[in-house]
Amino acid sequence: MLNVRNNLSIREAAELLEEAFRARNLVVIIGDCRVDYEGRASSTLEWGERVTIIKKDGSILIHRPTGYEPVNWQPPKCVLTVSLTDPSLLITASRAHPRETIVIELRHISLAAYGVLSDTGEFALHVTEAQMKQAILSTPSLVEEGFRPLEEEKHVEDTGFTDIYGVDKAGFLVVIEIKRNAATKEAITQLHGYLQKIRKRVDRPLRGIIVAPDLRKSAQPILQSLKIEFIKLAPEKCFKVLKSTKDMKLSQFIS
Amino acid sequence: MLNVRNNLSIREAAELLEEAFRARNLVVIIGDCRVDYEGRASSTLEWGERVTIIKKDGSILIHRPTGYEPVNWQPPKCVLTVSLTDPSLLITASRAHPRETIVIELRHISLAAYGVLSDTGEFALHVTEAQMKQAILSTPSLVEEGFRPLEEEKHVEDTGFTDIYGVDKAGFLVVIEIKRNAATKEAITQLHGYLQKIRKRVDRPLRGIIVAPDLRKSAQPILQSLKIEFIKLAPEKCFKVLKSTKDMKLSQFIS
DNA sequence: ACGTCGATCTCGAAC
DNA sequence: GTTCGAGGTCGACGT
Repeated sequence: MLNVRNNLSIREAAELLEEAFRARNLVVIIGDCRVDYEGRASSTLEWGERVTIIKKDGSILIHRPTGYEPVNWQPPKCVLTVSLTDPSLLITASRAHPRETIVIELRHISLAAYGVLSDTGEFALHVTEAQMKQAILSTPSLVEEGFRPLEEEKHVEDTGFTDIYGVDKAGFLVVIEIKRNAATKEAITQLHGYLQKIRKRVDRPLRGIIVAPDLRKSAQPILQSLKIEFIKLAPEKCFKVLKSTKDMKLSQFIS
Repeated sequence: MLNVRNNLSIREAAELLEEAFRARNLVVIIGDCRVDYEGRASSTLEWGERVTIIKKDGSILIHRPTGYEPVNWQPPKCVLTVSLTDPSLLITASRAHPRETIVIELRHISLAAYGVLSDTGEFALHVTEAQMKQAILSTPSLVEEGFRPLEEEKHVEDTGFTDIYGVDKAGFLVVIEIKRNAATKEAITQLHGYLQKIRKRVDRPLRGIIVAPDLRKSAQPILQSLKIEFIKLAPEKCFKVLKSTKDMKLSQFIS
């Protein structure tokens, strides 16, 4: 299902691309091109050899020989057109919101590959912040011995929500904010905001705990002065906990 | 300088990739693969046909048939290895800081293209935040009549810098923060932080001005309570000013 | 090395 | 539709 053409003429390429775009194929082009972009900003890229990927959803990526990021691109939902402007070839890709256009001018094409890729494989990202939360809910001792979560989420007026709300061994209220990366001072002030809102209504001792794999240096002072606690928890540990609890559930089915 | 191979065997591909990695070629592979990632997070991607780009700087992109973003990737400076694990082929890409690894398992390769791309063309991006700043420095009246910039950058302790620091018509100090997009409440608090730091040292009236094409609704209340001003300025206007001042300079040379 | 900030950020969810 | 926050953000710049 993949067609590959090598060192083809501009005229051939134009026909081929027209057909590929119409059939909503994926297209990979390696060749000598220049690129103009006009939209939220504008840019020009002078002649050089690059890899261009055009996808069936109308997204475009133009990659130079180095760097993770595309030098020019267009997100999905572009309208594609091809035109022959001997001795070169223009590909234009426009989208409506915001109004943006890319024009790729090709004067030599080393490779054109096009076809339909079959990709139904599932993608799973593990150990997100949500999964750290899940891990703590399933194994509250990850935070501290005797901690009991109360509700999954406690809405605090209209300004976001806390991650976990619970009670400690001594019966004190606990509000936990989870961060998957090192906690910043923004995280501290965010939690502090929640705590203050709750203190206005509830006249009981209230502990605020940041759970994160690490604490930024800049967050240390504000943590202390706001009397918020920090508990270290690595995502990897959550991953293990989740895996073992999942295995538990699985083994329950099997046995 | 571009080699293209079609429907090649796994064994052939392994040899070819080894050579290509050693020669620091750019490599484009289209084929049936699965991908494991382990690092700051971890992920698995089951079997499917994707486009993989491996660059000479050790960056990797794995693209599904839809979407702007790569499903898996690795930034530059990865160490690449190939190994034959009949009937499939493993490409591993590891980087050190942070410690992260991608393993790509290929079981069918529709296309392998590899070679050295020659790309020296200049890339120029117009109407960035830096250019808005340039425009204001060259034409301070874009902010308000009588405004005079003092220094390009005023370092505020160790926490960043203001965009422009100056004096208004009445002699009051002015601190300007430029945003290329609609100003968020983060922008307001950022500027407020600078202002507070400066007020600790300088006992003079101090105006804080956000210059941006627009103001987010959520930024309005905090803007007012922190007594920060907002001045509307479109990036396009800055671009025109820059062009005209450039033309001025050019005409001075010509005449 | 770490921290901060911009980006044609992109993406998704909530409103 | 707009607004808002998160990202394996990346990349650049300063300390």
